[in-house]
Amino acid sequence: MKIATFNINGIKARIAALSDWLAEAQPDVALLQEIKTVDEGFPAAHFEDMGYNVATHGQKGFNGVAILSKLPLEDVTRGLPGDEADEQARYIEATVTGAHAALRICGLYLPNGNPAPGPKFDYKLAWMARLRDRAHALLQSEEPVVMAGDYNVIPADEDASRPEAWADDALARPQSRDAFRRILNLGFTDAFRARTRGPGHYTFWDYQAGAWRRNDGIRIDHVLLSPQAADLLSDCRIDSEIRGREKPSDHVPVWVELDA
DNA sequence: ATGTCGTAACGTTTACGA
Repeated sequence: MKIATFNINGIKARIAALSDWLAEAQPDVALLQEIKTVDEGFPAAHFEDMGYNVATHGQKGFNGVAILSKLPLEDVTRGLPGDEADEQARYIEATVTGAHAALRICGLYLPNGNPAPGPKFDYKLAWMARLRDRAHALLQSEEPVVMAGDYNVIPADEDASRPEAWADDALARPQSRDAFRRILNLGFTDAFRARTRGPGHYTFWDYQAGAWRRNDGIRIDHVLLSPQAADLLSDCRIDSEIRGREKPSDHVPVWVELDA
């Protein structure tokens, strides 16, 4: 089963680029972030025509996540538990059953957190604590778990082209890295790092200042696997090439192949 | 030093978030 995460930065502006990539990459499941629309504004019928089941958790203008799946989506839940007052649409879960295993799949758009310090950074850290709690709870289940999305965390200096430029940023601050590490320490595997070592592997390049042309990128989109899911991992790659196409998102897809 | 997008709205331009 091929499972991808892709921050599309607005579905209205990305229908063509997303559809082209889906047709080529043929993921079984695509977790989308920053759909930037309410549920009714998401072109579900278009993706159903491409063979996908669609589940969305949107809001007006900002944020918003979705799951596209060639296999049926079961037990869909929306929103990250732990704060009834949180109205930002950043989290969705569903179960997808393959030939050999049923996977609990979580799509997430973690808060950016800038400027830091400040209330937005506090919200990011609180959200990460809730995500850790959810990850811990999911580990108690019998199912393999995939938690993938835009984590807005640069895990280590080697995950940035210019780490010094990000040192004080909410994406790379020690508190953000520690919170990410605390989730990994529950027993999750960073799928990309399980297969590829070293610098120079990025998932985001800013639109500004020719970042793509200069390969001035950061690795902030991640696929985390529970131990049962990590046992199924056969490949993990970043589709960086599509960043150079017409009307690209500022992020590119990351995908895993699981023997599920 | 700056460089860009996408979305919404009291819209032909500005504000915000990233």
